[in-house]
Amino acid sequence: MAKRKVARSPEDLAKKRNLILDAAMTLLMEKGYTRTTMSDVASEAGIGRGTVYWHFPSKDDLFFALIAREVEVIEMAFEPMASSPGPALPAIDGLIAASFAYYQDAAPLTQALMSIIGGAGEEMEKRLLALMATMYGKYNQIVADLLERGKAEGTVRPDLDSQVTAAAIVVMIDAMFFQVTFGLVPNKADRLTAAITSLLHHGCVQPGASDA
Amino acid sequence: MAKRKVARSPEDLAKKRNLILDAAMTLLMEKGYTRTTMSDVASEAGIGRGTVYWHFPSKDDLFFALIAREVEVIEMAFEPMASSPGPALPAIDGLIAASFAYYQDAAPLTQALMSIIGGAGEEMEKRLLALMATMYGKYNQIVADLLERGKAEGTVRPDLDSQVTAAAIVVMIDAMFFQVTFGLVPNKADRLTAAITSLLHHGCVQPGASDA
Amino acid sequence: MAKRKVARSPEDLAKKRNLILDAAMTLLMEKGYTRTTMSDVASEAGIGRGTVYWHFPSKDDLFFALIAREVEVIEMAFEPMASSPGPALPAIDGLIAASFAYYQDAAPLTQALMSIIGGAGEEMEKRLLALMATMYGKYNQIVADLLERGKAEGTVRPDLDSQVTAAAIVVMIDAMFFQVTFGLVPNKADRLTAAITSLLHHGCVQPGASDA
Amino acid sequence: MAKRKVARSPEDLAKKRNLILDAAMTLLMEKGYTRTTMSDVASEAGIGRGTVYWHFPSKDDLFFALIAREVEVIEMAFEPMASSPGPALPAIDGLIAASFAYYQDAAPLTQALMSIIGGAGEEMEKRLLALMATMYGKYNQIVADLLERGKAEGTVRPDLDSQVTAAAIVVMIDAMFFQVTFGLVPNKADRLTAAITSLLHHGCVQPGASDA
DNA sequence: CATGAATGAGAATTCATTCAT
DNA sequence: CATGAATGAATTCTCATTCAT
Repeated sequence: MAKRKVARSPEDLAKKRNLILDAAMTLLMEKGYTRTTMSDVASEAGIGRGTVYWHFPSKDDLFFALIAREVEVIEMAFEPMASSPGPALPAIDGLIAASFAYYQDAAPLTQALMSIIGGAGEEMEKRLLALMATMYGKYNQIVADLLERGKAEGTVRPDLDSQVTAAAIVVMIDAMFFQVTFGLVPNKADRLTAAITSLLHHGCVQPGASDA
Repeated sequence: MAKRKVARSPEDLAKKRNLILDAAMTLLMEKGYTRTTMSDVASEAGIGRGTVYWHFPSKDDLFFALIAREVEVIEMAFEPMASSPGPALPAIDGLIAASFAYYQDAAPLTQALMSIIGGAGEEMEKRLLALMATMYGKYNQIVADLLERGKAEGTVRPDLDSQVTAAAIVVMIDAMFFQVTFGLVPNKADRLTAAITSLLHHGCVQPGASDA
Repeated sequence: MAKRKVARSPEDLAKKRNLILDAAMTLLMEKGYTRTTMSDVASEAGIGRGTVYWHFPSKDDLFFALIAREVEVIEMAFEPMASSPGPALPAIDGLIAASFAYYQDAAPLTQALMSIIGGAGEEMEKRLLALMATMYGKYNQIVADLLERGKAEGTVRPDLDSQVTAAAIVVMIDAMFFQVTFGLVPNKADRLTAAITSLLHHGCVQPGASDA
Repeated sequence: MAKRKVARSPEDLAKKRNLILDAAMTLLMEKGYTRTTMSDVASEAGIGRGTVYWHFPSKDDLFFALIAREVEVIEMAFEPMASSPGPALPAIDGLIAASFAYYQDAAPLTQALMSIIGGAGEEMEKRLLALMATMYGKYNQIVADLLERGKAEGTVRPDLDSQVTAAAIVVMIDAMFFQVTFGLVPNKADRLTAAITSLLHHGCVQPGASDA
């Protein structure tokens, strides 16, 4: 029997917390929320069942912490772009490129979320939807602000519905992983970035052609 | 003792099958797959627990049938558009408009699917992902074909990556319900349709502005 | 594997309910509430674990039903005595005699109750204390009424505190089982009845001796 | 980092032991044995979980020590009365009065005991029942001896069954707290004492009335 | 065909106890 | 000595599924 390691310092504690969260994330991606049991998490983390409960009071708390950590990582990565000083369009392009790069080696947040919502209880669903709404709200706003800035710069069409357009852009970036998951589009960040950027810039209508 | 209703004719059979599927759909939208029990379905349908099992051998079979029925409805509604003889762009616009109209009063298929995947077993997940891949594949193809037709017509920019662009368009339409769910964009089909159509037609770049 | 019996008629249902309650009572007396698991109850009753839950939604519900059934039995046995038309003192004597006879071959209600209270949750404790208070209240009242009747007849000392005296008599009858449990007094109904009756009738003071 | 208190002298040790026992007693009265966890005790005592185990090897040991301490307190309070030289009846009256006074501001021993028995394991139950039997045996004997002394003095009826009568008196005093708990009799020591004393002295029969 | 009682595998959670620090 | 992180046995309860009636 292996000697048990006891975390004493706050760093050790945080390390073990993250160990558990990593194990949970792995299993969440592999089997989804419902089929991932707390026993599975403990095994995956190489610790005892009770230990998981020492660090997280309940399965819901564990998985909420998981999502919260993921959200934090994403926000730390993307929020700076909002306040970048340059012109609007390259900033949006940067967001798109960064997103696809992120999805290529990171766990898709949305997939994780969807797996939990509907599997967990009503209370948890509400907490998660609130978190999700907040996060998407921020993103929408970042993009909407960039579009408004672009209008002021004269680089963005002034007749766009900024709010809905921003939502559409965010959604498109975020939801492309579905198609990747189904193998319908290649998981090539550069090809995805190029195609999406081109579409969002100029649309699909050939200039000069009579519009619908 | 009340006489039990006994379904004898094929129509009665189909009617009861649909009664059960309707009940399951209601509960699926309300509580998600995991929290919907076979007992719940029986109660909601106003029949006995065992009867559900007479019509569907297992929970997975029931919910797979549910999704299959939904897919069929959608395909019956949208497939004709693919083979419509007119110009490409108005056909795509029609798809977009029809989709948002559909989401406004029908149960979002994707939401239902996400609820089941991750809640059900591995086998079921595979069957559903295959179904989903097939359906999205068809849609992608429809849109990709329309884009190709547009290129031939000269109304669509010839440099577009048809495959990825088609995927992006489909995804955007399909995933906007997330944003609607979170209350981040209004559930107004016409406003959504207008904004998305405009974006997809001409992009967000002001013509004449130097591109990024 | 034994063929499973399925209870269809209301009588069968009640019979199985009682089968479970009997099993639970046996174990409760043997091991107490906390050490009696729902698995134990199922085994003792010779049925499946889930079946217990079909008939009783929770462990607390099962044990509350147990106590309620016991209270009902006792009330059916003793309540008639309250309304007997004869003189008061023999009626009280009859109560005492009947109680000790009851304890000799029936499960002591109080012991069962004490075992559950403190073992079960707070909610359950409240429900049981309320039930207990109601039952003891009735008994106290029966005895207090008999004492009042005796005063009117001239057979009971008019200076007695009827309320507290009644409580004391009820308590004495009920709590003697403690002493029986400890083997400190013999479990002989007639000897107990004679001694208690004598004490309650005339007290322990030798008539003519100067009181304290 | 705060300095840890380290108990070195025997007095400190005893002090900490009592600190833990006090905490346990508080919780025992509040929540009962089963719902009181060792963590609760540690928190209530303001010390670490492990420290409780340093002073008491197990939960059972802790709670047995608790009861033993309580018994000791009671015995120290009541035993002198047994050997008091005066007449028998006032001595019994003194016991009754002292008991009700004790219950008014001390934790009822019996209630604590009942909470533990049935919650703890079989071994513990046996130990406690033995302790209880011993203690009740002593009490019974004290009262029985006093009754015998009264008979010799001519102040107590010679035909009483001393053993059972003593048991009845002890039980009555001890179990009245049930009725107090249920709010069925007032928690007034003097009223209880007066009524019980009167009943035990002269019974409830009006002298001169024909006995049942 | 229809029903609902019966079943048991499995999941979350609790908590007494141990032991590295 | 003191601490609290770690552990896993044990328990309650759920629910898909079966099957006697």
